[in-house]
Amino acid sequence: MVTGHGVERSSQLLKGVLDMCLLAVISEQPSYGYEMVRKLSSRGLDLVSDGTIYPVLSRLQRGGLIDSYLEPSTEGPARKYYRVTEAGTSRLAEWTNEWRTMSDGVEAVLEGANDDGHS
Amino acid sequence: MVTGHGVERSSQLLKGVLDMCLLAVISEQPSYGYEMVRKLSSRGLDLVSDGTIYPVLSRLQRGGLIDSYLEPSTEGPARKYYRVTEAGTSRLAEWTNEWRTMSDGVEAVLEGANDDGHS
DNA sequence: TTGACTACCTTGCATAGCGTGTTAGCGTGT
DNA sequence: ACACGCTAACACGCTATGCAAGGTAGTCAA
Repeated sequence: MVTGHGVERSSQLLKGVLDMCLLAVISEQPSYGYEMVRKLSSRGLDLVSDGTIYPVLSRLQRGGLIDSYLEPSTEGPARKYYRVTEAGTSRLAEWTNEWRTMSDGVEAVLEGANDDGHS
Repeated sequence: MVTGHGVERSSQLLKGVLDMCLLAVISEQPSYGYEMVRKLSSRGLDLVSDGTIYPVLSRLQRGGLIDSYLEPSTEGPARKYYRVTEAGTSRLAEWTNEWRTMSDGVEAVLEGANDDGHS
């Protein structure tokens, strides 16, 4: 598109953070994809489509950071619960550190822009 | 690489934030590409290559958020300084808000993971 | 049986950062 | 003079990743 920013801003901001967030949600308590989407959006992280997270979950599992098991449900098809592995726990800690470092850097840049002199 | 992520984490985290950061840097004080890279990395945002930011600057300029002018230099070729426009200033404010909202959401998710019990 | 809801997964697409390489102005050492 | 190195901007192909849309399938109620 010539005119547009194309995708919404929030989508762009999610990039590179989604996998960490999913890992965090799972780490809090084992969960399944369909539920994670709702959990995230209830915390202000809007995912329009659930299709987005399944590839991420596969990637996390392939990387040995999470682990899955099926659980039958009376409300529909079996739920595929994901549970964090030990590797996942420590990876989450690393990612969290990197995220905070970056986040602080961004804040520093942002504040420099507002607060010219930075007394 | 064990997992085969390929690109470094910090790069991924930068996605969707770089343009905002550049806008913030320019907003603080008119600057040119070569210098911005150093400014950002001095604040903890590591850009490996300067080649990354030029497309972003073009995009920002095309969007009318910044404005450029050439300034001769005794140290090399002319510098292309960028300066923020009014549209850019208000856009930066919007982006900053969206960034903080997202950032808070991520923090909420992250804290939920650390603080397991917390019903 | 149909329809609604739950739930998972696949595929094609667009965005955007990475790495590398190119062009070019300027100063210095030989 | 000329090669070299630094400053500076920019183009190009690659890849990662999120989005949208669609498909499969199980359960329950009308």
